[in-house]
Order: sequence, then C-alpha cells, then structure tokens
Amino acid sequence: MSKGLPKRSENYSEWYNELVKRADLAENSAVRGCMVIKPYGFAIWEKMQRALDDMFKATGHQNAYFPLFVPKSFLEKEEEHAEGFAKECAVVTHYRLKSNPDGKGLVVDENARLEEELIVRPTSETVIWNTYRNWIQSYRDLPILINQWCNVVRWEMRTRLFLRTAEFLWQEGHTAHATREEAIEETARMLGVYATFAEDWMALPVLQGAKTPNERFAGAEDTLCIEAMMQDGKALQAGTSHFLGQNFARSFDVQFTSREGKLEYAWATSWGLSTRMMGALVMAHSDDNGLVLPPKLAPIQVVVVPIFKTEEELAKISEKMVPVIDQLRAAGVSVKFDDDDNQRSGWKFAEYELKGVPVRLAIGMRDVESGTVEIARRDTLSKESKPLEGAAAHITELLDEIQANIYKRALDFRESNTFVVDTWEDFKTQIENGGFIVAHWDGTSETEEAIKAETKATIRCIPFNSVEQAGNCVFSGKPSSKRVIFARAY
RNA sequence: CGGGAUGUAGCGCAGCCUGGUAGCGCGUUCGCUUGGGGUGCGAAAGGUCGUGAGUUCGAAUCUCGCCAUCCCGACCA
Repeated sequence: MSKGLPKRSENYSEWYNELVKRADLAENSAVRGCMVIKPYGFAIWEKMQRALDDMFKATGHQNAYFPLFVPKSFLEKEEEHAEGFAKECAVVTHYRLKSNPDGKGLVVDENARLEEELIVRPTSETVIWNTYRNWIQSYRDLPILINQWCNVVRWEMRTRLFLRTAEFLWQEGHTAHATREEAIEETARMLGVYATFAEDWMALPVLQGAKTPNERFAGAEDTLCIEAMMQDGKALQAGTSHFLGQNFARSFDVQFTSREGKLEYAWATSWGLSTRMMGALVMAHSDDNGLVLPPKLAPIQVVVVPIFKTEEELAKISEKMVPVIDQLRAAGVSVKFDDDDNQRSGWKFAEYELKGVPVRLAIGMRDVESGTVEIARRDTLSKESKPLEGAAAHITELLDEIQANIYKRALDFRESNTFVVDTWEDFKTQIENGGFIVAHWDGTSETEEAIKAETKATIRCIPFNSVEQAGNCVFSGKPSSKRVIFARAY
C-alpha cells in the first residue's frame, strides 16, 4: 500500500474512490458495475443492519424473504412502476447452457428459452403484492408489516462503489394496511426510523421531507425521504419511505372485507435503505487521513498499540493493559490489541487512522513506568496522556463524545453550507459553490425541470419543517407558499 | 448510448513518438538493522506487454479490428 490519500480539496471524487479501496471497504469486481464488499466494509454494514433491524422489530415488523426473480408480467402490472424500472432491468431468458458445438466453452441452449422472461428484482413490490393477494382476505389480516434484507439489481450506466452499483444490498419494507390513514402513518413512522438511524448511529444529520412528483418513486403517491449533505456540498438521498396508496393492491387485486363488510383494496407502503449509506458514511465524516467512523458503527472501537522491543516488554505492557481491555469489553466496547510484531507502531498508527478506528491507545515502556497510556482520538487527531487508573471509564465516555462531536461537525457543516436564496442570479452563483439552497418554488414540474436543465440542481425535498411563507418562485417569479431545498445530488 | 482517455509484475507507473535481450517505485520472500508517527541496508522471486489479425528479418512500440476499464454527459437508491 502506498502512502498518501488524494486530498479532498483537490479531487473529492478520487479521494472517495481511493479511500473506499484503501480502507478495505470494497473493491470493483470482475463483473461490471458490481462490487466486492470486503470484510471490514461488511462489518460496518452488519452493524448498520443490526441497528436498523432492531428498530424495525421494535416497530412491529417481521423479516421474510421473497424471490430474486420477478416474472415480467408482474412488473408490467403497475404502469408507472413498470415504466420507471424498465430501462434498468437484468432479464433472464434461458435456463440452460450447453457446450459450444463449434469449439471450446459454453453457449446458451436455445432450446431452453423461458416461456416468460424473469427479471432480476430491481425492487420487490410486485412479487410481494402478488403474494399478499393470498394473505389478505379480511381486515383482520391487516396490517401486514414485513421487511426483507436482500440484494437487488438495477442496471446502471455509470457506477461508483457503494453510491451506485448495479447490484446492491438493502432492506425493503412492504406493509399492507386497512386504511389510508394507517398507511400514511406507517410511511411517516419508517421515515422517522431512518432519520433516527442516520442521526443517532451514523452521526449524519438529515433533512426530512417529501419528494416532488418528479422525484417520486415509480408507482408511489407520495415519497418521503431523508437527505444528507456530503463534504463537497452535494446532497445524498439516504433513505426513502413511500406511500403507495392502493396502486399495487389494484394492480394485483388485493382486496379485503372491511369491518363494515365492504370489499376494499389494501393500502400500501414501502421503504428502503441500501449499502449506499456506506458511501454516505465515508463522504460525510472522513478526512484526508482516512475514514472517520462513528463509534457506534465502528467494527473496532478501540485499538491498543503496544510499543515494545522484546517479548519481556510486551509481557509487561500486556500486564498493564489487559485489565483495562477487560473493563472496556465488559462495557461492550470492541477492542483490538495489536501486538503484531511485523509492523512498526508508526505504520499501525497510520493504518488505523485510515481505517477510522475512533480511539487508539499507545503504550510503551515509558507508560508502563509512569502508569499512563496515550489516548488518541480519530475525529480530532488529538492525543493526551492519561493514567491507566480510570482509563476505561474515560475511554467509554470519550467514545460517546466522539459520536456526538462528529454529528455536530456534520451538522455545522450543513448549516454553514445552507443558503437562503431569493433571486435567480444568486441561485446560479450559489449552486456552483455547492450546498443546499433554500428557495421558493412555484410548485410546477416545468420550473423544476428548467432549473435542473440549467443548473443540474434538483429539488431534494420539501422539508417538513418548512414554514408557510408567501414569496415568489426563484425561477419563474410566480407565487409560492413555502421554500424547498435545492442541491446537486449524488 | 454520445464525447474523451487508458490497458505493461499483486498495486501504481515509465518505456511507444524514432521497432532490436521488458524497466522503476510500492508490496511480497530471506537476512541484518530499526522500534513513541508509514525504519534503513542488502539479496531474491514475480510479466505469453488486454485480445485477434496485419506490416517487418524482428513488434510492448507501427496499422486495423475486437474486448475491457476509467472519466465527462443522459439515467438513477
């Protein structure tokens, strides 16, 4: 591994790509657009999964699993949905290969053509609602609150590790309800779960709001989202929760008998959050030295680097450190004691900074004699010497402090890069500098598209906390009742 | 799918213009050294130069085709 990461200020995109690879999160695979998630990266994803899964369970959801393949006829049933995903589908047409009669290798056996093509799921609404038809007869069968963890495939033109890959991992929640109100409530509840996850676990401040009709999920009546700001000022959609109305129930004929004895279509929601969050995690917090991981998601929260020359010295260091490590582990902290003699301490310091380990302890013979340990924090890169006595308690608090600090840092960054803009001239100038623009919009798709065409900025969301305020659209000058968030996005 | 670029050792690159025994750095292996911020020295292993054809006595180098990857657009969680 060569030293020196590209600088964020010089080439943000190259910095990101290099960091993801060098920190051992993921790498490109032999398959175009698909990535290999490496153990260190996957360990972070597993922590995300755990946190989210616990929240899903706490809100009454159960996990299930639906098939990878979607019959083409299913995808066709909901018109908008079909149109939205048709352009990016992987299609299975055959089920057998045979040896090439003209030579080496294998060829598709044309006799093994599927009667109906199968689509590799880009999302599972259709298979799931086709299944729900059999599960739902009465209002007593509702609500159905199901989530699945799986992979999906969207054949993207241009891909980037984590941010946009042809295959990605995610969870997709699919719920069915007896009433519109209940489904709307669920849509909001799950957006709230995402926001809590982003802020409490990822230390990533997010704006919550609704998408404009242009930006809505294909087949949804309403799409809610959380939007985060990356360090280059661009927006990243971090999670979405959709109110699907009765669209899928109608397309798949999912009806139930209501309490009043009437036949009604079920109301649906779906919500998803993907490995894209890994990209968000990297881009929101990390620096030119490497990853900066929030302690709650760091696979290794504390690394101990002993500085020794001989086995005897290592033994003395261990004797001092083991009790501290035991205390930390007893408090639920994941600790790595790196007594590997193959790498020198300086190398290890750089390596663990690259990997984003929140707290690093260094202890050598000097410390053994004075009964101290050097405590370095990744977020500020500061170091302090502390007595071993009470170190464990101090470190536990420090982890909380780091979690809070990186959240605050990201929030401060977002706030200082959010601009209220009232004129089109200012808009065009400001958008070049990145960040969120808070401006009036006349509510039309035409204006939204015109703004996008001219500036590449899209409406990220109509924030829930946007106050009613009369004004004029920044582009058309027509009346507007509230401000929306514009930004260039990933 | 349009525009641009690149494919040479595990990784990053030079060599190509001007054809003549394939090089450098990092990493790897071995030895010594060093050890509180990516130690230093020495030695070794490792490449059908993306692929197919052509030109030539001779091709990493010149010509043409193909494939792949990356960047910029359109599309997108």
